[in-house]
Amino acid sequence: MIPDEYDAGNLASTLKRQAGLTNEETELFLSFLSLKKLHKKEHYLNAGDICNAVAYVNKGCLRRYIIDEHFKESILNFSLEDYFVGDLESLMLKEPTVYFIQALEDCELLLLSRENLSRVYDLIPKFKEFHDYKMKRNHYYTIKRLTFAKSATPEEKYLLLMKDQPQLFQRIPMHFIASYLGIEPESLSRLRKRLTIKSHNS
Amino acid sequence: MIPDEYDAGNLASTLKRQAGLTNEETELFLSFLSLKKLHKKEHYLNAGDICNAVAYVNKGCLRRYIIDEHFKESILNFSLEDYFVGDLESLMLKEPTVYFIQALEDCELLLLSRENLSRVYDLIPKFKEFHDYKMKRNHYYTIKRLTFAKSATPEEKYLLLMKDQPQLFQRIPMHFIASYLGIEPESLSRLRKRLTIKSHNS
DNA sequence: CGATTTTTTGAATCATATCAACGTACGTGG
DNA sequence: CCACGTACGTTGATATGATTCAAAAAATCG
Repeated sequence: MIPDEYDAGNLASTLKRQAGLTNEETELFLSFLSLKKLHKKEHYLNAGDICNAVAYVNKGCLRRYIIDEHFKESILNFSLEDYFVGDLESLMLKEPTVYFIQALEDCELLLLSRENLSRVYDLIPKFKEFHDYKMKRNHYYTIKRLTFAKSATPEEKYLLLMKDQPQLFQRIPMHFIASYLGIEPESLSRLRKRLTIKSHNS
Repeated sequence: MIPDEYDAGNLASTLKRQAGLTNEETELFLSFLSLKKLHKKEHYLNAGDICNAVAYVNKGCLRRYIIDEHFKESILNFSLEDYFVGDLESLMLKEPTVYFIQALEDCELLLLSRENLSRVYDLIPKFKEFHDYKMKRNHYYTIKRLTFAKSATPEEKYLLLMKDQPQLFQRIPMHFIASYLGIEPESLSRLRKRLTIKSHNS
């Protein structure tokens, strides 16, 4: 399955390979980026903030979550190296976001601010085309994933996550996975036990 | 809450009011539409089809659903008069859709084909602007709604639907509502009973 | 090493699913 | 226009799966 948000290879190489930028354009693009480091548990975005940049995950792992009416967290997705994070709705419309985005490890993000994004749009039309396409794709993908979440059991969701982002399971505590699946950590523990028994028997 | 898909008032009046079209532009726009009638239970779209038009619901009520791995239907949303239905992903990318869209009553749809949509885009730039904005809004709304679905209880989803589309409850069988909520008809029956008791006590 | 966090386990409880049966409404053809 | 058949909604009994609360075991970090 397609990664969450819109994806990119190593940023420079993706820009060349996928967006078809020249070396010069890629250099120009990179010159608009700034580096942001986050400590584990630090938030990149809080509900109520206005998101002012697109962030490329150069190193680390983050979670996006909401806090619902009953003050419970619900994780919507994880972002690993080579993903983009942020809230495009907030970025585009300059509205406060409803999401929290938190580092689950020490992270290195490459930021492209709203202003620089529009500069790059003007300077490198190929990038605008590429980015628009990626955003569209990403929207459709997000909808598909949430649609799947509606009809799938926790076990099915667990197995899909295993397939999509296996690295995750080596890097973050299980209770985050549970929150993503929409179940309690105790239930995930039991689900995992059932699955290992199943796989032993086969 | 915002209606599902992107919304419109009565089509002509919305085009004037919301998109700011002149009377002439509106006439021109309407000349690109064709009428499609559907009998109750007839499908407008089946999974595997390529969606070739944007459809405005002039009269009637439809449901969009998927069939999951276990051959179970799951309703994603209902569309009443003044909504648009179709699959934008399939329309834009000419890819087979994963959705079924079925008339729950006899329906009257106004179709704008892919070709006519792009003609109208060229002829009436104000419409393109309006439509792009609406599509963007609609994407964000769809994501919010699915996100809510993830953390809400069936009761919360029921009450929200009551608030958003109360007409629905007079027009379609309850088992469709149950499918939308992700529960069985029996459970919906019991949920409704609980709610009437609650409201009597207050 | 000790302290904290994470994972596992157990027992009781709760919500929904499932299966079966029944009553009701509806519309369709005779 | 009525009667019959199908579709719909409700109810009961039971099963299933997740939650909740409590506690212990295991892993991780400073």
